[in-house]
Amino acid sequence: MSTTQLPKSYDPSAVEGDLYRWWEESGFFNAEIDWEKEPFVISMPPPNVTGALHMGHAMFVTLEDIMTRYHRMTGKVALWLPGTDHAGIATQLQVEKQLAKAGMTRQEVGREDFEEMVWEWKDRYGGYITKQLRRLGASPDWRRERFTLDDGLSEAVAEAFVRLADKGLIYRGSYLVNWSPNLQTAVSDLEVEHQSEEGKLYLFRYPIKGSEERLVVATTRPETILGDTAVAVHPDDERYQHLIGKTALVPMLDREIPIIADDYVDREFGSGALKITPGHDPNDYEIGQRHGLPIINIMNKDATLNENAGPYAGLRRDVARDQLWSDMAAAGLTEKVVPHTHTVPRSQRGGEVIEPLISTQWFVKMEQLAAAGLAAVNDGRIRVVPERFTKIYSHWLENIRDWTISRQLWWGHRIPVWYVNGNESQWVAARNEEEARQRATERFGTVDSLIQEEDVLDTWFSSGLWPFSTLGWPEETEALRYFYPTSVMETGYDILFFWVARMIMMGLEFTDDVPFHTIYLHGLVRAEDGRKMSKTLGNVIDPLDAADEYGTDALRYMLITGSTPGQDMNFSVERITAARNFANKLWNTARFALGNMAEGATVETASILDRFHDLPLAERWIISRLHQLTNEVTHHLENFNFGEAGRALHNFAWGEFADWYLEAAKTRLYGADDALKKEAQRTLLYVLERLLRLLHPIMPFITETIWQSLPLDKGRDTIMLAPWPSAGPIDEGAIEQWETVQALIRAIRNTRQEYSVEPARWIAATIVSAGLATPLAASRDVLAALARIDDGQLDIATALGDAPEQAAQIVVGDGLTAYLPLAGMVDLDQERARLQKQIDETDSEVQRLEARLANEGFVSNAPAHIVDGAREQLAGAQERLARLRERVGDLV
RNA sequence: GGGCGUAUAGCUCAGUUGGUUAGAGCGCUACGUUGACAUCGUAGAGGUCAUAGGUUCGAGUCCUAUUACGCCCA
Repeated sequence: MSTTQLPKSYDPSAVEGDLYRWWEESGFFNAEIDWEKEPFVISMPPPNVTGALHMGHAMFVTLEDIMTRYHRMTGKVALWLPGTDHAGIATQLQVEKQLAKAGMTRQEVGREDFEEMVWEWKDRYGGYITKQLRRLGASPDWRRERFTLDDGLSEAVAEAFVRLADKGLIYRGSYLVNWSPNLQTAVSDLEVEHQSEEGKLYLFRYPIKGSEERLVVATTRPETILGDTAVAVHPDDERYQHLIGKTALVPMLDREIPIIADDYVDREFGSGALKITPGHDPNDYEIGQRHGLPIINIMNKDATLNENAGPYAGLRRDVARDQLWSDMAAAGLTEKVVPHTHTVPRSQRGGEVIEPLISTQWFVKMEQLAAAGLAAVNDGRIRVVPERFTKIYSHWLENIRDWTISRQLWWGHRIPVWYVNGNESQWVAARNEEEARQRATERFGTVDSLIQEEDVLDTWFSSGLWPFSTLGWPEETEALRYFYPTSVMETGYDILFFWVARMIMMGLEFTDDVPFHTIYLHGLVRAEDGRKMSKTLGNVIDPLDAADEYGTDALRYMLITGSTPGQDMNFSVERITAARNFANKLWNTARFALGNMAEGATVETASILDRFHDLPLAERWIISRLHQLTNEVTHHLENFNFGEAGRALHNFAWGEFADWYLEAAKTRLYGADDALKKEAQRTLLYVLERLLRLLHPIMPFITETIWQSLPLDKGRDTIMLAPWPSAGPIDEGAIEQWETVQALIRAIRNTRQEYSVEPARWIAATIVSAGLATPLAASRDVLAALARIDDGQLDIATALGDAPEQAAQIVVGDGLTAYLPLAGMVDLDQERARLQKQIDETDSEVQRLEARLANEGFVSNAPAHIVDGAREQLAGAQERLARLRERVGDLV
């Protein structure tokens, strides 16, 4: 590609699609098992198969792709294993919604046909999300894509369930679970959110049997009075001692219930007496267990009241509440209603109020699994980044409760349990019906009927197996042996419990190994104002829109430099714009470099290092800085500091390479010296090519596009497979000298502005330095060009001959003084004031350093290099101060 | 009730084991159509690092307490 063909600004949309197709079709993403090489493996958190892409996906794609591309370039077999999740509730809801439009329910359709419909839905929309992931530049091995309901993964689920059941870790029980009346299913504790809400506290009078006394009780849910099986007071509460052991009468039902004592009761709250409804409140349930109270369920699964509610049967829970309360009021049993803030359990999905309801569900005993999961993190077999999440993880596992795994859905893995001979207490877990029959026969003798459980498993049960089920488990596949345990699990901290903890426990249980060595947790991407992005708020930004408008690379760069690991970040139009500008800057840097290469020539850059020590200052500086950058970026990527890596690359590419080296190189490229010109060309390409490689994991598209047009023998078809750069020689002295030159140039530019010298005007200058005269002389063309000094009027000397008259004076470090004879412009008073200001600044620096070095504690305690550094600084400042005073003294 | 996070320039955020002159982007001021880029360039202004103590030769960084905001768990 010749330079003239490169458009003036970078147009991502023109290249991204084709480039991606080429990458994928060429098999660059593929990970082939090679026992000679080390693997690097990430299991992609599987998005909902019919979901739509959101910023969270963009975040994980960016981070995981960076890691994958980086490790691939370092020569490892990098496997990023993609896939999708069947997402039981979410997907089923989508299809049900579709049905509802046609005025139908899934019950009308029937289970088999409904499942068929969901599969059709999945086939229609299933590929959509993975297409969107491609749009973000993701480089997973698509050949290995998995879906949680694939045959192999379904077998893994059955296998896992059966093994747990055989170990006695699965049980079926009737417990108070979180019931979602809308979804008509039980959900786990994690799927319930507890919100503080404004409500009411109802105080009413509990009649006492055989007494005119009334016991005042407070509740936030009056309708549950109908299910009360006790009233409790604190055992030490003197007010109620005489009532303990008496019998109370449930209002309107006149059912007799005991008055009990339990120290759970908070004497300060309400009246100090608590109604106990074990069938509809988790705390009451526990008290009920302690006291052997009966459990009365007054509610149907659709949250209407049932026959146990007597006259209120059939009413919705909120209607029953009002009805009951007004009836009680009429009976003189109500006291008052006061405003009250309390915690309301709501469904994480949909937001409806969750009903604690007694129902029969399947559970996994967690104690033993959790202990193993806890140990793996505590003993360091698994490292958590950022580390603070270790505590949160541990705390959750230490207080874990059994996991409700059954869901009253039709979309998912049907629980591999068969009931035998129509008796619900006789069941077997089995991998398939055949095995079920065999097991049933062994255990129960004659088997007349075998009916599989209707419920399906919680989606997280199958995703808990993800890191190994996707590699073929329970088969002992080669992929499993080679790629497992995986390297890094990268996901949002919001699913630490839902998913990460469960993968660890399942992994340890079934593979006897950790599923991954490192957990990297990223934060949430919030809206620009810091609020959560949500459909209801209408503040969702589609990552694809952002990618279309600013380019995928810009989006990726914005996402990783926006915050630190584990920290939430706000989406920022401002910053994504800045990232797009960065891409454009890089583009134009390349345009400049390519436009200045010899026509048709292939440039060999490797030789530049052979002559490294003979190169001019600017070249030695930029190459040294590139090598430092290489070390820095590598270090940051190894330590998961992606934002720091991105910033370092930006600062170098823009602030050093483009702003300074390119300007310096111009003097050589447009100059007459062919040798210098060639060196500049080689340096430009050498630095640019390596910079592109360093930047490639973060910004894959623009780096590949530019890289393809470099006139180099690059040895590879794609930058994706080019080796990760290793640092070369670093000339610390050159860096220091160049920084002095930069300081000088800046000071000259500054002075020009202070004296309002027209920007275009070429001025004269005398530069004096004992130590730097030689390297400065070697860089005189650069110096002249960048400070806009007329080459014919530039003197560089080791000592001052005749003091220039009418000159502005500049004093910088390393014994460097410059005189700008600005005839007719220099005002002595202004000049004196200028120098005096610098004298004051330098003087205070000297004093600060002297004070520090006078401190015995500092000199004896601080490390030698720090003390030496301070001494050097002091010497430099003192020297500068002396020269400044001399200069101001010379002003007549 | 327990735990965690955040508080740094006008705004949005970096700041890796403590090392003394705290950075970036945007915004702001002045200037600029130099043969890569106005999605740009040059120079500049702007911060008692939430508050109060403490440890240390030295604290944005470590410890304690307080305040404000946010999140998680119960």
